[in-house]
Formats: sequence, structure tokens, C-alpha cells
Amino acid sequence: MFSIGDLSRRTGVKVPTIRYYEQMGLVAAPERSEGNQRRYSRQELERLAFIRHARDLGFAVEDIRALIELSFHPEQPCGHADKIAQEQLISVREKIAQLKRLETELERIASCCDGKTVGDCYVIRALSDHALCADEHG
Amino acid sequence: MFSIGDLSRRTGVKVPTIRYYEQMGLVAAPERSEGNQRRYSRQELERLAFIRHARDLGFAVEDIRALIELSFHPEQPCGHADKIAQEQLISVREKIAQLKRLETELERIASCCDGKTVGDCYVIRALSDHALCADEHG
DNA sequence: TCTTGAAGCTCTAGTGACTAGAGCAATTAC
DNA sequence: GTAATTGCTCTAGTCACTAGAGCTTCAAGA
Repeated sequence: MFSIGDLSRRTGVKVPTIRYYEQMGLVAAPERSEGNQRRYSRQELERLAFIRHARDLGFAVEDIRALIELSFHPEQPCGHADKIAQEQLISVREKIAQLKRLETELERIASCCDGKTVGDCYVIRALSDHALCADEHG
Repeated sequence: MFSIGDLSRRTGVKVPTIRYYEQMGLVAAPERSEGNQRRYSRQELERLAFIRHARDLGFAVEDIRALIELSFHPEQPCGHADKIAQEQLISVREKIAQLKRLETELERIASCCDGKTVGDCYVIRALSDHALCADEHG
């Protein structure tokens, strides 16, 4: 049996976050010791590792909830799980595209500043005047 | 003079967000009409456009507050403004790098699933078993 | 001038995914 | 046995808004 601290060290999920997941119903409330401390089984360790991994991949808690539900029904078609993963991939790609536009703009803004004072600082001017932008963003 | 709705249409910042910025002290509390409605000048329109632009570029509200402060002191050296922009650029690049790692992993996970049921779904298996990951992420 | 509907007002609470802190109780190592 | 560490619950805070209730003001047409 693992204490909440053991679980935290083994999964990399912080202790208060584990308790938060329990509150949100992502992990089941575990057994308790005589002194009311949480005691986890290996199964619960694996569940938390699953959640950690999915969170690292950017899945929302609601997505993870759905994936866990699905894993309880191994006989069902897995199209739903695929869909969740595909949507996450699309969302990640959109974020990358957006951030790349910002990167381009910021490079222009941050590299052009050769003024000495705020009065002729390109950073400030560029932010004041959208027309200085090379292309549309945001 | 502009109503809050005019300002919203011209800058693309939503009405409740403008009031929120006022509460946070990012924009000054404007004059009021006899009936207590906000009335903005062109200067305030420009300020809000500045904020909008900076938010689009991913600057935090606190960064924007600092940039606005700086813009009030055009005689000061602009090193601080540059620093804020440079840090934002670094942060954006880090986010891009992280998201690209996720993209790679998600591509692997979401494309490999040729199972018919959840029981042999690669999505679920990959999330359960970090060892299936090609490289470290998160 | 009157009316009506849109736009505005304040205030509170909710979002997501935690994080921090207070004030205790239990466990563990020496 | 005792001291340090870990654990417990509960509340509130984070960020940048967003939603809703319940009310008032404004602007345009009849």
C-alpha cells in the first residue's frame, strides 16, 4: 500500500493535486489507514500514472474522464478514444500555428528596437500601432 | 466621446472585459454621462487598442501594466521594455517546443490505433503505459 | 412627446486546473 | 519517547476573463 506521498513521488503528481483529482472524481477515494490517511493500491498508482501522462499530453480533465470511462469497457469500439486523441492533436497543431505567428511578430518587435529611450522604442511603438505589424495575428 | 460599446466594436475587446480592465487598473476609470454611463476619449481608445494588441501577442496583464507605465516616461531608457518583449519571445518559443513534442507523441498515439475495441486500442494503451512513448515529454 | 428595445450599470459567482496556507493529527525514524 | 515529517480538512487565491440577475439609461422611430 502507498501513502499519498509515495504516490506523488512515483507519478510526479503533487500531493494536493492528487487530492484535487479525488475531489473531481478522476481517481476514486481510496482506503484509509486507522488514522484516516489515504492508502493506495498498485491499481490506483497506475490510474494516476495514466492521468499524469494524459495531462502531460495536454488532454483536458474532462477528456481524461471520458478516456477512463472507456477503459472500463474494453469490449466497446474504440472510435471515441480515437476521436478524443485526434481532436487533441488538432488543438495542439492550432496552438502551434498561433504561437508561431506570435513568434514572428515578437521577433520583429523585439529585434528592431535600437532606440535609446522609451520615446523611440520600437517595442512600445509597435504595440501602440497595429499598422506596424507585418501581418495579422491574434 | 465613445460609449463602452463603441470602444468594444473598435478594439475587439468585449464590453465586460473593458470593465474588468478598469477594475484591474489597466485602463483608467473614464468620465461618466449624466446617467452614469462610461464615456471614453480617443486617448482611451488608443490605450485599449494597445492592450488588445499586447494581449494578442500573449503578454500577461502584469507585463502590459509595466509597458504602459514605461510609455508614460518616454525619456527613460527602453531596456526594460525590450526585456519584457525578449522574455515573452523566449516564453513563446518554449511553448512551441513543448507543443511540438506533444504533437509528435499524439501523432504516434492517434495514428497507430488499428484495433476495433477499447481492449486493444492503442490510444488507451499508450496512455496507460508511458514506456510506449518514443521519447520523454511533459 | 412617447414608447420600445438595445445598451448600459453593479454585483456576485463561475471557469479550469490547480496552488497556498492555516491549524491540526498521524506516522516514522532515531 | 520524542522530534521531524507527512498527512488531514477547509478556505481562499491564482489568471484572465465570462455569465447571469436585476436594474437603469439611451437612442430612434411613431
